[in-house]
Amino acid sequence: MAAQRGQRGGPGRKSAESAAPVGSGAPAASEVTTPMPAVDEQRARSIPEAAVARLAVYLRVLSAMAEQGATTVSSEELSSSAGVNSAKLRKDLSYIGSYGTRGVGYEVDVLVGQIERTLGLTHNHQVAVVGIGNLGHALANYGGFPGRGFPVAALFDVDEDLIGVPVGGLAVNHIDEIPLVCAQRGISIGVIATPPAAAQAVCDRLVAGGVESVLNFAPVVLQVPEHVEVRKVDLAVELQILSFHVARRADDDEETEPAANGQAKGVDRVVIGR
Amino acid sequence: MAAQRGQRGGPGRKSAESAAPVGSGAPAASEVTTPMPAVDEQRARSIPEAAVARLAVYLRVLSAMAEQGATTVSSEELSSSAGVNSAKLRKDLSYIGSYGTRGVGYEVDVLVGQIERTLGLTHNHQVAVVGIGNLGHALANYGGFPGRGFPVAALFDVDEDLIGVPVGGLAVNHIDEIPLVCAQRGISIGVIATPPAAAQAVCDRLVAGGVESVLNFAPVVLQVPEHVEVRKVDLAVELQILSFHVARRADDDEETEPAANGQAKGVDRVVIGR
DNA sequence: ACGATTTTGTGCATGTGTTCACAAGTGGAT
DNA sequence: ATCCACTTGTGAACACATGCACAAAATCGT
Repeated sequence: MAAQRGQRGGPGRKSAESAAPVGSGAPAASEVTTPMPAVDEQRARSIPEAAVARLAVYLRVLSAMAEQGATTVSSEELSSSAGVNSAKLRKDLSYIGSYGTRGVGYEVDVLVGQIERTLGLTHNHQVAVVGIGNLGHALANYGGFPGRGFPVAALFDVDEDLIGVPVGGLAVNHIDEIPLVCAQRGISIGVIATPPAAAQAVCDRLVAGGVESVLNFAPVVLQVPEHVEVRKVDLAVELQILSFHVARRADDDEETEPAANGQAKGVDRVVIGR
Repeated sequence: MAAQRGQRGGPGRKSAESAAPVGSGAPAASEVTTPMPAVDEQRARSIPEAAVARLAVYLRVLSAMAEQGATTVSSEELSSSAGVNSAKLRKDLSYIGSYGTRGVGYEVDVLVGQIERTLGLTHNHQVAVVGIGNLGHALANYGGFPGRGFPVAALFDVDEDLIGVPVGGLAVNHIDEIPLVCAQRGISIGVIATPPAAAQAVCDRLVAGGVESVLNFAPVVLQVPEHVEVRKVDLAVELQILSFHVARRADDDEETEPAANGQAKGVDRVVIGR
């Protein structure tokens, strides 16, 4: 198998793309020998990945509702505001426990509290932003990051001219200092906003600094040790997906059109269905 | 159910969150009273949503390989570089046709061409960025947008001081002009980078201007007509998901604490040296 | 006190996506 | 010409996610 080039991928490394932290997680040991003790423990593990993402959304909607003075909310209300099916919402909430009252609904405060606890938002997570370019600058200035609880505690870049310059009230450090600074400041989440070529090296340094969660904006598949969690946000991919839907729509229209003479269009078989 | 407040949700509107353009699916006929006899079975078309996202990744990897002079590639090579299982890669590729040669692999050029065609990248998609704040500014300056094929052709903001000011070589227009300008310039993708409160109004204007694909960075669930596609990128949600995993890990450790004679499970602590 | 009404929580069926495993082509060696 | 090593393409098993439908609580009205 011609390695096509020193493809990175050392031992114990996994590649991460598309934010699918499938992890190695043992297939949910359903039959745990535990009789039925803690109502808390063992919860987290069994929550479907997809549900976790939605919980974050529910939390935002709930916070907004709380601000407007709502004290209770039904699954119907909450689900429609969150843009999901009410049954799905109830099932999602059931993963974190039963905090609703039949015939009444959910108490907003309680729900907010439980979701925050589940998502581990009860304490802050120091964030480091690497790559103070356009995007990095924007991120650093977000100020505490949306939703709070994620204070930006470190900034890094290679550009010597930026070192020491305060961005959003925080001085920029050189990327060589990543391991040291991250360890010192207890950074738990690293955000990579560098050019693709630098991403892997930066990621390695973050990991060396003890960071176990990375949010990657660079269009590269990062190679990381098993225990590191990577989520990815890829502008190009998002746009291309939208492009795909535009194209699909166009195809549909064309197809439905009555005319269509010779139709020598090279399109072979994008149309899978039958 | 009390609409909680003028919760937008007019007729023919759907809510969109979590970048799950479920658009297709069956829920479309929820209102229609067609319980028994499935009207159209023809709607089966389309490539799995998840596969589309991966195709975009394969495309990037392939482009990089092509630049390095590779002419053919095996599913094994490509999949490992893309961070996926090789079987999944082959299945994904099979959705767009059979362009591989057994015993040999895929011709890079051909594959690139076919994926581009499938994703509708054979022609440009004009992009409009609304909200020229930190993020919008960064997006506008991305210059043609990553991967090219997505030229930024219009910029909008409410701030009078910004109107007319050139950002990334393009003058900013007022958001009231969105419908007109979008129609004139044939914008096909709208990017919302405004504060949450303004997002829905902006989205409505984009739709009025004929935009059918929206990339939303604002933390809100947008309500859009059936035919509009929405993808969402939510910083806060991403961070919270990471937070969840950090918390889960912490719980696990705590849980495993009593026992385990130093014999950890997987490959922990891997030396980054490559 | 009790039934009508509301809304949660969940078992089950359905659907979608992932992985396995292998037959079927392909090129090169003999 | 035949065999062999290799790699694709895909049927089928499996795993996960979604949505339905309804019994189980809880409240309210009479």
